Amino acid sequence: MVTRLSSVYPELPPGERAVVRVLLDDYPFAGLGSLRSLAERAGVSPPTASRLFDRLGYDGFAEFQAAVRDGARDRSRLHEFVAGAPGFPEARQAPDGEDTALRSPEDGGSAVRQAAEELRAGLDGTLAAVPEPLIETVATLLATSRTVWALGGPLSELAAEYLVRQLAALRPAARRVPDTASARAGTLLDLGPPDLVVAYDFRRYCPGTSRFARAARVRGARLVLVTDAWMSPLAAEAQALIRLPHEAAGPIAPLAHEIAVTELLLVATAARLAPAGRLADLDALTQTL
Amino acid sequence: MVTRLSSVYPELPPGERAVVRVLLDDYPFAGLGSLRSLAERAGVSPPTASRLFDRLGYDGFAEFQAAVRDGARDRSRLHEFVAGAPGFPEARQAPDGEDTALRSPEDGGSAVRQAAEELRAGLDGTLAAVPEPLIETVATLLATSRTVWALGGPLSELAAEYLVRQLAALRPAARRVPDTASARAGTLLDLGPPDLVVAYDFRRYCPGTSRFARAARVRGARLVLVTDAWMSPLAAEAQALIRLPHEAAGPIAPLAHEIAVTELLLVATAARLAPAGRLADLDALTQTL
DNA sequence: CCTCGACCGTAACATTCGTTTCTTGAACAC
DNA sequence: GTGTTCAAGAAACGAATGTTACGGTCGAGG
Repeated sequence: MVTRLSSVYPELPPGERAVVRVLLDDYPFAGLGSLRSLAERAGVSPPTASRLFDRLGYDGFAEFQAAVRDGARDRSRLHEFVAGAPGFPEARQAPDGEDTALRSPEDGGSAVRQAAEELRAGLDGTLAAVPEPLIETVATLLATSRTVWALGGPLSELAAEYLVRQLAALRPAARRVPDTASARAGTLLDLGPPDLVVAYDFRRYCPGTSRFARAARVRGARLVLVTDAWMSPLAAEAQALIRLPHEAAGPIAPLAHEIAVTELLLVATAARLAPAGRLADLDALTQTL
Repeated sequence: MVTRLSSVYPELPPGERAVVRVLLDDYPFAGLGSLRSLAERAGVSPPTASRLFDRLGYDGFAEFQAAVRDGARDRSRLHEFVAGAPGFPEARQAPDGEDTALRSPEDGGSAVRQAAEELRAGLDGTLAAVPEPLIETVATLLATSRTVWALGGPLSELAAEYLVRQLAALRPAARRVPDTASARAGTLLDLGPPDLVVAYDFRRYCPGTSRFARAARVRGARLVLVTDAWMSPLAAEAQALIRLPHEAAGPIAPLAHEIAVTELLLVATAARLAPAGRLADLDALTQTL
């Protein structure tokens, strides 16, 4: 997009040049507002700006704006920011017609090193993005609920298992939700308001996770949801909702993120269940297990 | 902005929660379009979305949008100076706007923040400390061995299970070592030089892990060891040894570290088994699982 | 049972938007 | 000097926007 604008710049009338200048000067945000404000900043009339997008081949300003939005979205997802090139991150690319946004970012570094960096950045983001009060809320639920039931999809269930095993060292009645439908039905029978269901519900993975969580919710159980998106219809019913930013997903699957936040939950829960010293006890305990 | 939205989320009516969910799920771009498209994505009516911004204290959607735009602008500026921080810088700086309840100075909350910081630093250290050639070596073993057997202690077995599940999507013959002694004996019978054993052997946890690994080694199988110390007598016999510095251990147990390096191993293995495109296939596969 | 308050959608409103049409003005060729 | 061409603003129009007002619905409390 930036290269595109730069390359057509010379063959543009003066008025439209001014618009492109403003566009590049504050990219991509200048293109995300209204056409009128853009025209005003450029010192031209709205029709002049409109004609520019016409000439660029877009079918109206709306289409151009969508292209800018998607471009910015892709770039921020790929972490494609180029340090030291403010405003012109793509200026070093070959001046081909359309920018090739899908090229692998940051060449030179090997794939593994790159994956490690991505994973590290993702974990940083996750740990920073989960609000502390939310952790505290969930920890209270984990500490005070009658029975804690955990479940997850085919991969996330490992995080659920981890939670249950560690939680069992802190308090009684921490269980995995069974896998079979009949056993789940039996579990549901005894579920009630004092109980808590922790669902690692990653939309892409879960077939029956949502169903169980919803059924538990209907029966009055409280619900904590750990998910990578908020599209799930469960989101509206959850007492607490921990969102792992999906732009911070690891190279393969975000299980590392799930485990990391689970550890945070466990720390907070431990502090709640034992005001002093028990954390060390827990450590000693797990060491001798 | 993100923290602001996350923190007010719990005290919002269901409809406005849905809007916040969409907002955070595709931040900041979901907030840069029109209010109507935002409302449609959230499955609510425009007035409901409008009321949200009213409640947040903004004087209309336009003002909120301007705040989002400025926030995004600031963030992308920050990226040019803070290298390797594509995540959420605002989570560390003073809260935007008039964030009130989030800055609880010195109560139980800061313990969580401290634990998160500890965990983050530990993961950083782990990912930086594992040498890249070592990852490559292990990846080659994972890609070329006849059968891959994984095992671990009571907690680390979750990492072993994760490795097996993901590896099964990349190649055949990826198995867990059984738990019972008799089944392990049967497994040992067929083990030979073309096979590989991956042991997550944390000395503090393992009773039988070392024994199995040593027995497998005697029968000629190759051995990859993931451990937190170098004292293990197995260390000398392992083809590859990945050491997770235990001074970088998480607050409770270093499982997050094990999962993280496992993901790295998987990425490297995937690259080795499929020069092009198969990673995307794997992603698609795991999504439909 | 009723009432009250909340939450939310429908409908109507004024506003603002992007675009089209028309006109002006300047630059250039002959 | 005249005719042509192109850039660009003015005005006008229709579409879409954000907001307000009103009514309906559901659940809690008397």
